[in-house]
Amino acid sequence: MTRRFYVTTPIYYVNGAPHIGHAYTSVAADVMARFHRLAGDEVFFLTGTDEHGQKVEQAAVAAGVAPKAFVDKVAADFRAMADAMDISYDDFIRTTEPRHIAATQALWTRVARNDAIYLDAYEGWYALRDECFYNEDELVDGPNGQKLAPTGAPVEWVKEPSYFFRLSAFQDRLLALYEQHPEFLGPYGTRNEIISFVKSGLRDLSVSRTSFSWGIPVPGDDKHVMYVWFDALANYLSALGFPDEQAPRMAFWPANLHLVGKDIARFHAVYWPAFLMAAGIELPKKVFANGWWTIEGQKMSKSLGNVVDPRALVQEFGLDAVRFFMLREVPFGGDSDLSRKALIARNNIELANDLGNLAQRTLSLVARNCGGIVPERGPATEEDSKLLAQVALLPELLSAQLERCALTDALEEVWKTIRACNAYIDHQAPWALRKTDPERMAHVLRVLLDAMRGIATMLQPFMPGTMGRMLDQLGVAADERNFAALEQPLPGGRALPPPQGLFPRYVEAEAE
RNA sequence: GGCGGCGUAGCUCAGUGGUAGAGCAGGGGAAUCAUAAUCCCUUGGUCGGAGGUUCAAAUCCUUCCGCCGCUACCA
Repeated sequence: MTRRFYVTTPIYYVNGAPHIGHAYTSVAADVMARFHRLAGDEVFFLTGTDEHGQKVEQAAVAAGVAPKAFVDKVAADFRAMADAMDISYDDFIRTTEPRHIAATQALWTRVARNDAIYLDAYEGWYALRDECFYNEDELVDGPNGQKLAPTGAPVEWVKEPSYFFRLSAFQDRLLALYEQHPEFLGPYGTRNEIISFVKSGLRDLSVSRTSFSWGIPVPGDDKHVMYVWFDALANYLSALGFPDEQAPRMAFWPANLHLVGKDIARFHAVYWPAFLMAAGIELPKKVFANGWWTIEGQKMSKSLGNVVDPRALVQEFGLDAVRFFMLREVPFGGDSDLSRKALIARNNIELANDLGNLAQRTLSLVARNCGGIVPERGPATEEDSKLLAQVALLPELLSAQLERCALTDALEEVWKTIRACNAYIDHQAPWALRKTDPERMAHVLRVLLDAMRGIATMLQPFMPGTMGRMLDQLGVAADERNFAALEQPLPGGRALPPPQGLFPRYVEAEAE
């Protein structure tokens, strides 16, 4: 039976340019998608852009262009970044596409039909000049005791007609969801925060606006556009062809994993399941929130001018070194720091020294002493069996780690094995066996080739380009690179191409 | 203020009742196939402070100190 796996990134808000945080979530989702493909699952991997809302409208005005022209440009940039990072998305959805608009209106209609949406009025402190509402506690006192927005704009108490979603009615069902399915929401800290938030009491949610028009019209009431989160969250369904239950992709619902940044965990873990409950639609299996990146120890912000475009890093260090660094450095669900020093250290120690050099030393021994031909397997010694058993365990170990979104721990498992290979080659010393026992030397090298094939196969989701080249050098054919193929040893006698370095060491230019 | 998380070797972190761990960094040694990479051994911690429960606590409880997050519709 083929299992289906549906994984999503958030759809990124086109308010600003793509940065390392977006790239990180996308790369993590990409690893999940690629891993499941190699495991033989049928995969659908969705990413895209969130293009409605007042902020986008304002940004377009500020840029002096029509909203559509504005979002076309920024969405294209997000897509270009996904391509630059080698994100293997199956579809890229934009919330301004007709298919999304139709699906979102259908979802709204279904929720409304189940009596979970009603018309009332949204009240609050409104600043005409800023065209937005402020919370009571954000206001400051002006000279005449007048209330002012933090921007200094005068505010007035206004009522605006708005549709509301009966979020309050779903409190108990949401708490039951978190309780009965502890795996639904992670990591642990985020889960606690969300539960505590829901327990503190939910108010109904305003889900439409009349104060701007850059959004999806509410079905049957064109004066309103939908609140951006109703619009945005619906993308996970609209890309599947919702509401057409017969659409081929609808079989991927419910989603297996929504990967999100921790700032939007609440929208995915509270509002989204509530919308779906209201619509009578099955819930996603898991929402997992990742942390933030700091840059050289500092928070990333426009005002500090330290916003990192991952493409600049790729330019300098290479795509796979950057992908590897992001996945290796971030502790499970936590925040992480991006520093030049750390990136270079990971690249040089783990990629160049541990893995790249292992491949290079093994392959050049095969090239020189075995005529570049894959030796037959020989009788296995205890050490041989031990190493190969460790490799054989990797698919199972990584599968378990990815199940809990522990990408860092998954890589650690592989690196333990890589270190074991380096220990093995030193202890067996094939360069010495060359003179004393050439047959055993060939067997040792064969063990290493098999071990490296397993390692490279497992690392493909993390570093697709470089591991592809490593498998080329190991003589592994294109259809022999999935997890199931590992059961079948390569036939001996295959000719290998001349070895070439995989990961160059990075040497920082000396500052005088 | 309320709720929650974190505080373990120089650094990044793992470890939720049973004689303190990994990687990196530091020190010593071996090897020389290899991208001067690798391998072996090793220095180093009163597990934030104090008190308590227990035969036994980094691990449970109390309290204090420090850092961080959440506390809703502005992605």
